Formats: sequence, C-alpha cells, structure tokens
Amino acid sequence: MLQQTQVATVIGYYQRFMQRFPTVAQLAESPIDDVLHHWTGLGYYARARNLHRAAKIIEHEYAGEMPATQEQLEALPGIGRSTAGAIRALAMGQHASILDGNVKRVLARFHGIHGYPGETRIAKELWRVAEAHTPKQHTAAYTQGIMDLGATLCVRRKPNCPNCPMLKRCEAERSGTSAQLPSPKPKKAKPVKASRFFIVSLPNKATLLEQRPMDGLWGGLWTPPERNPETTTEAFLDELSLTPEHLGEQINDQTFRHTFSHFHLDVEPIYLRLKQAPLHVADNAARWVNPTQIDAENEPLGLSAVAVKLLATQPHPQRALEL
DNA sequence: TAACCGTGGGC
DNA sequence: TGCCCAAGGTT
Repeated sequence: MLQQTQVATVIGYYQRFMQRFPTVAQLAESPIDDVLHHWTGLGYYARARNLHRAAKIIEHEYAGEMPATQEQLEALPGIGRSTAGAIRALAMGQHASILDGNVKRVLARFHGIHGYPGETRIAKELWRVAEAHTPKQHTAAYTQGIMDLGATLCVRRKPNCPNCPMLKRCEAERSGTSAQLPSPKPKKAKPVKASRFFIVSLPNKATLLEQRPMDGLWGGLWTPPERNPETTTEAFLDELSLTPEHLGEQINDQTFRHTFSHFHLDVEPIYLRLKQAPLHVADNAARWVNPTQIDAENEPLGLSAVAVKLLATQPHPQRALEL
C-alpha cells in the first residue's frame, strides 16, 4: 500500500484491510472482487492484484511461510528490490537496504548527487551509496531512521537543515544546493483522451456496471460502461438488446476532466434511465448494482474514483420527460 | 529504456 | 488552478 502512496493516506485503508484479511491464508482464499473493494480509492490497483497473487503463492508454494531471501521475495509479484529490502530489514532484522523516495532525497543531498533519480545511472549510484551506508548491526533502526530523517527534517520543500544531525557532513549544505536536489523529473506534455460513460439505471435505482480487464487502467474494477465518444445512445442501447422504447430519460451531463499521472481523460457522462428492465444482460462481466449498497459491504466490488463520482452525482430528473 | 499504472496532499 | 510528488513495480 505504501508504494508511491503517502503514509497518511494509507493508514485507514491498512486498518480496514487488515481487519478484513487478518492472515495470508484468508487473503489468499478471498475473491479478487473483495480485495479490490478494500483497495477502492487507493489507486495503482495492480498492487492489490499482485498482493492477492503473492498470498496465493505463499500459501501454496511456501506452505504459508513467508520467504526470507532477497531472490525469493523479489520473485513475488509486486515486490521489487526496495520492498524486498524493507521486508528483510524491518520485519526480519536482516542486513538489507532500501531505496524509497525519502532515502533517495536524503542520499542525493548528502552526497550531492545531481540528475533525475529515475535515470539508470543515477539510480545505480543511489543504490551503491544506500548499500554502503547500511550497517550490519541495528539495520532495522538505521533503516527506519534514514526514512524518518527524510520524512521529518530532510523534506522536499523547506528542509529543516539547522536541526539536522548530518548537517556538517552534507554535501548539499556545503555547496548550497539542497533546494535543487533531488533533480526533478523531466516534464513531458500529457496527452488528452476522451471517453463516454453510460450510466444506465432502472426504476429501482439499480445501475449497470461492467468489470474491466485485469490489465490496464483500473484493471479488475467495475465501472459504468465506457465507450469511445463516437458511440451513440442508439448504438449502445442496441448493444444491450434494448430499443429506444425502453428509454425513459436521457441526460447528457457536463464533461469533466480527470487528471492522471501521465494523461488527461475528458469524461462525457450520459445518464440513461430505463422505463423497464431488459430481460437479461448478455455479458457475464456486467451486473446491476444499487449504488447505495456498494459501501454497505454486501457489494464487495472495486470502483475507480471516476466511477464513484459518476454514481454519486446523478443529475436531477426532468419531470416532463420522466414518463 | 520508457511508458504505464491512480489518487490525494501541498503549495 | 496546475504542477510535482508520494514507504515503486511491471511490461
């Protein structure tokens, strides 16, 4: 959960997740929909799918016993070099190194390492000094200490240098470059994509959701049907084996922009209220769900933030058109 | 190597 | 408001 996600954001999710899945065995036995439901809103949903897969591997390949070597841990889905090092150093007391955002910042400043840390050459240099500093005794305390140094004093903006215990040995302090380190990511223009979401509801408020493929954006989550902007209402209804006579009301809500890490998505919401339910929905990856019950634990489905917004902010019905 | 993967905090 | 970034990893 903590990968690329701030601690304060994680805490609530962690507590609810651990209450629902207290052991590796219970996580491994649970349906993926329930796992993703508890991940809803956290983002990077591959982490949830990988954690679920890793629990199954630990249960079935390691007899429920957590593997303890760097190689075995890195072989688990979702665990890379840094997370494996964190598990070994913090949970197992082994001699192992980590390199998270905090440690990168502390080391880049302490050694005056210029260049974007995502660049291979810079990353190799950071890993080299990270391992060189890691003591063989008290590894867990050192590891927590250097992370906390980055989280409390050596912060990204306006670091508290006067109170830093490493001040006299800090290269960025000597050269006055702490404000420029670590070097920022080279910026690139974000492409803009557009898509149309059809929010189809029945008189009893049940709303149609589709499960997305397990890979790609919002993999495994459920959203209202997403189609390209050329898809007309008639074509979409025809896809559901519905005729325009089933349609009670259509509201084309205001397009809004959702910003991701690497692109923008212009969302066109189209609300369709049906007069009567279709006899069946052919696709088995589609379900009718009452939005008010999704948070009530009896509908354990993962929902993206955009899906939550589309379901929560339904425009008011137009009386004249309702019938 | 570089693109991809989400959401919220903070300025 | 728009931008950068966060206890990174996978393809």
